[in-house]
Amino acid sequence: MPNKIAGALASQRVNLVAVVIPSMSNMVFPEVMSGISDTLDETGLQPVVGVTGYSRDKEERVLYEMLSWRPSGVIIAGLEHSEASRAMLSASGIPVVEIMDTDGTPVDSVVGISHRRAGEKMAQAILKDGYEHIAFLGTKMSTDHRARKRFEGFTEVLAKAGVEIEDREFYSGGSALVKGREMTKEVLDRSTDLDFIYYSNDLIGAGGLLYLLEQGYDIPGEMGLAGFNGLNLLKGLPRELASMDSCRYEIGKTAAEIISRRVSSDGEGASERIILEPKLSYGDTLRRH
Amino acid sequence: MPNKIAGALASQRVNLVAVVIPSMSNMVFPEVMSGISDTLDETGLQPVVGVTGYSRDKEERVLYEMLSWRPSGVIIAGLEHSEASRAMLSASGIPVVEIMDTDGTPVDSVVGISHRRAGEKMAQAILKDGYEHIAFLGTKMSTDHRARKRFEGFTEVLAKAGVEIEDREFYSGGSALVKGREMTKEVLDRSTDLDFIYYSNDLIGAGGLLYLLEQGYDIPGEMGLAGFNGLNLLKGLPRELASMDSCRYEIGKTAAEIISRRVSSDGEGASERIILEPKLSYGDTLRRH
DNA sequence: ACCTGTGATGATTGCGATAACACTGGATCA
DNA sequence: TGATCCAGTGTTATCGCAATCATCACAGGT
Repeated sequence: MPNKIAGALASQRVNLVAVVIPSMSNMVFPEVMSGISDTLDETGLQPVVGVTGYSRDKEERVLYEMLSWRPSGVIIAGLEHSEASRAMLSASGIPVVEIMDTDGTPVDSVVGISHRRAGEKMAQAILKDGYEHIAFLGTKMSTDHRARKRFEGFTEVLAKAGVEIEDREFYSGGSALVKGREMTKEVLDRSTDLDFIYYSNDLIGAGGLLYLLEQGYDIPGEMGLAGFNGLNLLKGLPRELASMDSCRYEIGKTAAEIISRRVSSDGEGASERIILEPKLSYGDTLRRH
Repeated sequence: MPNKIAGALASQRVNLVAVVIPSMSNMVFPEVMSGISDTLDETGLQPVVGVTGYSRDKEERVLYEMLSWRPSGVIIAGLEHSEASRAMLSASGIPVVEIMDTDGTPVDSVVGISHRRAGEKMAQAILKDGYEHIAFLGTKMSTDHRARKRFEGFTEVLAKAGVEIEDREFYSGGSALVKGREMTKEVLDRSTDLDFIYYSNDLIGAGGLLYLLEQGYDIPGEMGLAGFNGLNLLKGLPRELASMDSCRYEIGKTAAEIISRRVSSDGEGASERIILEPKLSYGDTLRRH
């Protein structure tokens, strides 16, 4: 068995691609990883995952650790990094693809969806379907930049139509289904005339959906619901939750393709900026006008 | 930024631990990874994940690939490997921990639960609670050795009590919740006098649970249900599914500790065999006698 | 003033492959 | 027949760092 360490040192080539993501338990990232693996498998490159736990400091450390192995490329989630991280990335001289989000300034290439746009699109759909008393339930947005951007896009479109969010609630930690139930209950106890709840992810949305069904709500007539992510894990619930596909597999696939292309062309090739279009699925919880 | 490749070559030490798992989308493995990361983070070691897609051939390739980086240790899921894989592992001279399953002969150390025992324990609980007409629904067991072992333990205990599985159904692929619904419906259409269904994982169990509730079944009176894994993702369903905790986090944690201990003692130290006890949770779908 | 031990400092070696280079021998052509 | 070329083989320099070793300065004890 040849020693790859020696080989890498001698040839100055390492067939590894660093993949830096916030968490593996988030459902979202395993799917991105599948896209990456499926593509990389055919190229002789291999992904190596680093997990940041949603912390910038840890991201910086993980990145430093991984870059010191001189990988052939980096795929990293999000556009928000520490100054030092950005500096390392651009100084590394290897192809970098930032994924998931396109609202911001990338270091090099970027593949993702615009979360602002996802929020806008959802707001448009909701308004078109005649909902007017809207609440937003989500994660604490201090670290979840993508949820924040969706929220901003969402409220902006509503504002233009003269509609304002009537209530909101944020959580962190815990089982998402349970949190979805709890937050939904709290919000409804407070704001009795709501006719729509927009959840920042499908899991809390599913919790809310189950709660509302138990309470006998007519969905989507009396109350509309939507989540985000298009998790097909949740197919099979009593009602299918309206959601917006975040193109996870495709993002991973495309990011890996960019890296692979740049590697095989020996670093030549310009930065790419690929903005995928999130697709709204109405499910059974959003009125079709 | 120092070049770790050169450093590793010079010092003959690589602070990486190879972690070989079948899939990242299985919910089970992210939790194992958390246990591993949390422990390794304090030791200067770093996990590197390889995914086998439940294929022995791919496992062999991934293992070869990873071992050729001369990691400090290997954590690998399952006890069933190709001859070549076992040979590589024992020839590598580094600490190896096989995880998840303890029913078999490990190469070196092993941490996990006995899936036979998990199946047995569930069967005992079911019998004690007076269920007698039992069906088993699960994944195709050709590749899922742990599900097979649970099934074997399960049927054996039933057999000793003179009870035989009345129906069974297997699936592969697709959304687990939907599959759980579909299989449950099919089995009930075929076998009308069932009073218990044992699912090989919580997700299909949840699908079945939702279906049965919609059909108006009295649970757990008329029909008892149990799954496997103790996914707390599913807390928040209308009823909590009976399940058996597979100690995922603890398995990861313990495996990492073994590696770390062996590494810091310079390879000294004997093989360990740690068998954790799966804990039955009754939830709301199993009668308490 | 001399020796010994201790710590700091700097030069050297070697890890195990790759890749560049030098070399050999046979084939081709003028 | 001698010159040129190419394929194949053998040799060696190189990659960047850690570990070792040699060197040296300095402190303390005799």
